[in-house]
Amino acid sequence: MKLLLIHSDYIEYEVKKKAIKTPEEIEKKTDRFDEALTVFTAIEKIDADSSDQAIKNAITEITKTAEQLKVKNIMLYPYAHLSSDLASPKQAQNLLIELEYELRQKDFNVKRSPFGWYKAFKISCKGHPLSELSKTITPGEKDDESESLKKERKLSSYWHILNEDGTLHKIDEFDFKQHENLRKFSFYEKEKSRAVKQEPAHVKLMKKLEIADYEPASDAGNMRYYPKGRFIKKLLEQYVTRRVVDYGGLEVETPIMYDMQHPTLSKYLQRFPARQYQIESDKRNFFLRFAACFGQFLMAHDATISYKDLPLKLYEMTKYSFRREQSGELTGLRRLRAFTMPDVHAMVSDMDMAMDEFKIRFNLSLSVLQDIGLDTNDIEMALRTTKEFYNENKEFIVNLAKRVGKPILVELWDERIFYFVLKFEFNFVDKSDKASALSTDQIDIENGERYDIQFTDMNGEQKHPLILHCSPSGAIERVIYALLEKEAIRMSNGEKAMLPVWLSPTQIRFIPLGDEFIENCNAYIEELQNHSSLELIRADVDDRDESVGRRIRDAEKEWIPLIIVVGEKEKTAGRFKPRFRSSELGDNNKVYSLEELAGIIDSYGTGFPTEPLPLPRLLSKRPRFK
RNA sequence: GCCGCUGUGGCUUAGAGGUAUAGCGAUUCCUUGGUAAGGAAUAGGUCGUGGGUUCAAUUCCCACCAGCGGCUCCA
Repeated sequence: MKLLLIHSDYIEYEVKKKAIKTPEEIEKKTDRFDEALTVFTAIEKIDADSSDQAIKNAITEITKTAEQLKVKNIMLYPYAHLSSDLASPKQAQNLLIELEYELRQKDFNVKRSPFGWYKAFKISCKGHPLSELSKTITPGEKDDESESLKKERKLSSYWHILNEDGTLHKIDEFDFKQHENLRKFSFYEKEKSRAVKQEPAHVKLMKKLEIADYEPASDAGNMRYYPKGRFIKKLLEQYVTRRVVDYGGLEVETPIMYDMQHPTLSKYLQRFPARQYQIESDKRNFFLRFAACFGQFLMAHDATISYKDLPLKLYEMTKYSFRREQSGELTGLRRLRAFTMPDVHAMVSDMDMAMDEFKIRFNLSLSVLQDIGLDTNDIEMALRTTKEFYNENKEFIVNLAKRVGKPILVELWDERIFYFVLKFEFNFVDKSDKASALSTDQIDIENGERYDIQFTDMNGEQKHPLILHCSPSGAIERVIYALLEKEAIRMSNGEKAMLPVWLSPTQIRFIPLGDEFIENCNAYIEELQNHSSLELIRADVDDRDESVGRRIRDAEKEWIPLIIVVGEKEKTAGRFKPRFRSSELGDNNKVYSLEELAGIIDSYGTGFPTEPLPLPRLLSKRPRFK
């Protein structure tokens, strides 16, 4: 729906002749309204499809404006020329009548000019800034069904802590003494308000380290990534993809936008409305995907699948998934509107296979996070299921808790409300005590049927599979957020922050004491590479005309794991005394050969992807992005 | 999305109804240095955007945008 709102001294019209075959019957030929908000209105095709919502949203907009302007009089004026995608005249007329009725209910004085006529009109616009406004209304905001689902879920949801010894405690009776983060996480999940007021630590870091930043020219929640950020993101993407492929995931690529009218998808959208970006293209409406589900399910629907192919695992690193989160919910890299999400689905024949697969993916997720640098100390596990499922599979669930080696949060429902029966999440608790989900997996028992995905079983019968939805690491941006927040916490404890060596854009920095040593540094880098079993070791040279102290300080601020000053001494001896950022890496008082240094980098990099330096090797040739 | 706070050169910031302060960074020059800031000079600002009030607005008012906090949300 398109609206043109004009705050007018007066509006008057005179009906001339028919504009369509069967126009509305007219009571008055002319009419006039003083001190009125004139609402020129064009009803569009999409409004007709979900008219209730369109009306509701239009009322909200009109009411808001009328209240701002403090007007009580509203003239509804059909004006087809505002849109090129009109609803049928009949639909439009009905909607206008409804709109009129609803506005009356809100205590406005409403007049409506007749539909389907050419009319002469005079209007006097007040001309102040708010006096002319145009609005586009799209239907499909809040959906009552999902609203009630949510309420229902809250009412029938029970919170517990499951100890790794298998005992289940009510959340209020559990002793959180040794489990401070679990307490924070549980509180965050179950309660609402938080007392702490703190800016997210990672936002400052992501800018300072030239990883990512807000992009004012885009929509909120769409970030820019500087070379170092793109680099870190790229390595994480590669690593997670590699792990999923090793697990058996078949990597595919699917479109990022889908037709809103597609029969299967529109049903799915009904359940989760109003959280998508929408795109209008040539009179069709598309939404941007919020996960990889659609593409993979549609692909599976068209595939010929035998029970022998199961479990069938389809995988995509979605770049991007889009969710139009409420503006107030967006923060840094923690919650975005466009994000990179590994999404691997597994189609399985029955619940037994689903549970076996669930366990495998649970271990995969745990291992992926661990390798990235987030171990069980950094995460809190949540498990959500129905009471019935829990009681029938207690041992299975307790074993999961045992695997993480500490108590977990359990949410139990009286009845299944969502499309899944069982779900786990690994959550990260940040410096501000906020919790965010990273890895997750779910057993979905609805969508195999909804998407009509079929496999042929042993007896030659067609069956719908169960589907597991897993993101082994969670959104890549969120992984970076967690790594930065973790380091922020360490810094506040007086420790030095550092990224894992395999993720560090620069692993070794050489600081030559004079220009004459730059060549030596280059030679050292080559030699390091020759000693290394890795495809690439990332070393650079700070050749800037700055003092040594200054260059060391800058390297430290960049969190570079190894810093090596090169002068006459090193040139002669061929041995080095690096500054190790962490004592785990090496001893600051010892002298190392290049071979030994290469060995250190190797020990942290083996099994991980490598990529070249994201910036020129010489610091003097690097721009500053921040 | 709602409520509240904030918005000054690339960054951090001072300030006030009469077009603005400093540090860092950048540039140039000096310094050629041994493990967390060597020195000097120069350039750089539509004071978030659009309106309004006023002789005059970056400062006051309104709207919008963005960030932050809280609510909500997190399929």
